[in-house]
Amino acid sequence: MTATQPSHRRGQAVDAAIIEATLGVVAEQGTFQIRIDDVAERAGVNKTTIYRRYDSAEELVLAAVLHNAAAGIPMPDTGTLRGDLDALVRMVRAALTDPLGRALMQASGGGPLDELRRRYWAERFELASELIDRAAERGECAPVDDAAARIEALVAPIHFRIIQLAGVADDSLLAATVDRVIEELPSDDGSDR
Amino acid sequence: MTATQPSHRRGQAVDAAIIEATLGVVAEQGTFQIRIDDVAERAGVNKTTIYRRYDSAEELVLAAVLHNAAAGIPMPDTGTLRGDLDALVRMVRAALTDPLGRALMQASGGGPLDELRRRYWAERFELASELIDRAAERGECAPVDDAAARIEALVAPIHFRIIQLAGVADDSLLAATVDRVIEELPSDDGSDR
DNA sequence: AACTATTGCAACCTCGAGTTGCGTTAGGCG
DNA sequence: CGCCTAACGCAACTCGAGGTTGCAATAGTT
Repeated sequence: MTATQPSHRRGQAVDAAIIEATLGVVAEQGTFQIRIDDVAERAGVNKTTIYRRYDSAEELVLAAVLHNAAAGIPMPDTGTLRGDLDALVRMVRAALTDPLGRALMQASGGGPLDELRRRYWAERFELASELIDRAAERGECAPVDDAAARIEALVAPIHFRIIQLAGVADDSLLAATVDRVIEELPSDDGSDR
Repeated sequence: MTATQPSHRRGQAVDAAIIEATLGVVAEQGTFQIRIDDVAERAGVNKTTIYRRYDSAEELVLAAVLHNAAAGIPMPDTGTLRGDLDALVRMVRAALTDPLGRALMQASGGGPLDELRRRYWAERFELASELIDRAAERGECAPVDDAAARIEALVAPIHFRIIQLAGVADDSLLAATVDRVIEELPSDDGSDR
C-alpha cells in the first residue's frame, strides 16, 4: 500500500489541482461566490498555497474560467446554412445548460467577469458570423453586413429560456429560432424573405 | 429650530424608511448583496430595528422587492397591435434599464429571488398575451394558442442586449423585434405570414 | 404621572476572506 | 550521499459583515 498521493506535490501538479478544484466547486455551487477553503480541501492543498498564487478569490475564479475557455471554439461546417445553425444552436444550449456556463451568464456586480462575458459573446458572434458569410459564398443567401446581429438574434431566445426562465430549450424552440433567422436573411436574388 | 426628525420614530414610519432605504441601496449597488449597516444608516435606523422586522438580509430584500412590484402592471391599449407591442417593448426596456430591474434579472443562487423572477415573467407574459388576443378579436390576426410564447420572443432579444451584453436597446432593435413578432402571427384569413 | 411597547446602543458571537511566521518537505546539485 | 533552498503545510492571527443579546431611553397611551 504505497502512498499514491504524495503529501507535498509541487509546481504544475498543484496548479492543475487548484484550477480543477475551483471549476469543480463553481460547478457544484452554481456560483462564482465560492469558499477558498472548499477549493483548498478539494484540491488537497493548503489555503496558503492558493493565496501564494492568486491575490484574491476573484482572481482565482477568473484564472480558472480563462483556463477552461482556452479550449478553442470549434465552429460547425456541415455544408448548409441550416445544418450549421442547427449545430450552433445545440452548442449554445449545451453551453448554457452546463453549470459553468450558467454561472458565467449570471455573473454580475460589474467586475471583470462581466467584461469577460461580453468578450465571450463578442468572440463567438464574430466566429459564428462566418457561418453566414460562407452561406452567402455558396449562394444560399445574399451577403449581409450585420451577420453578428443575426447570430445574436439566434442566441437570445435560447439564452432567455434557459437562463432567465430557468426552463428547457427543447428541440422545437431551437428549430423555430433557426427557421426564423434563416427566413429573415435576404435571398440570393436580392429580394428580402 | 425644532427637531424636524424625531430621534425615535415608530411603526409605519420606520417600516417605510427601511423599505425605501433598502431599495435605494439595491439601486445604488446594482446588486441584492447589500450591507445591512448601509440600509440602517440610510434609513436613519439602528441595525437591531431591522433585524426585529426581518430575520435575514435576504428576507428584507425580498420584502422590499415585493413592495416595489406591488404597484400593478398597466398594459397598453392603443387600439392597434403594433401600437400595443411598441408600448410594451418600451416598458420592457425601461424596466430592464432600471437598476432594480437589472438587479432582479441578475439575481442568482437558486434562492427565492430566482423564483420571484420566474413568477415576474410568467405574470407579465400572461397579461401581455391579452394584447394579442385583443388584436385577434379586432381582426388584425387569427387567434393563436401560444400568445405567451410570442411575447417571450418579443422580450428575449431586448433582455439579451441589455442584461447579457450590457448594451443599449435602441429604437431600431425594438422596432425590428416588434416587426418580427407581428409578421410571424398568422393573418386573419388563415394563411401564415 | 405611570405604564408598555418600541427603538437605540454597545457589546458580543460567528464565519469567511486574507495574512503572517515558522516548521517541514521535495528535489536539485555538488 | 548529504546539503540547500524553494515550495508547501500549518496554526494563529486580523478584519469586516451578518446576526444576536441585554439594557437603557423614548414615544404613545390611559
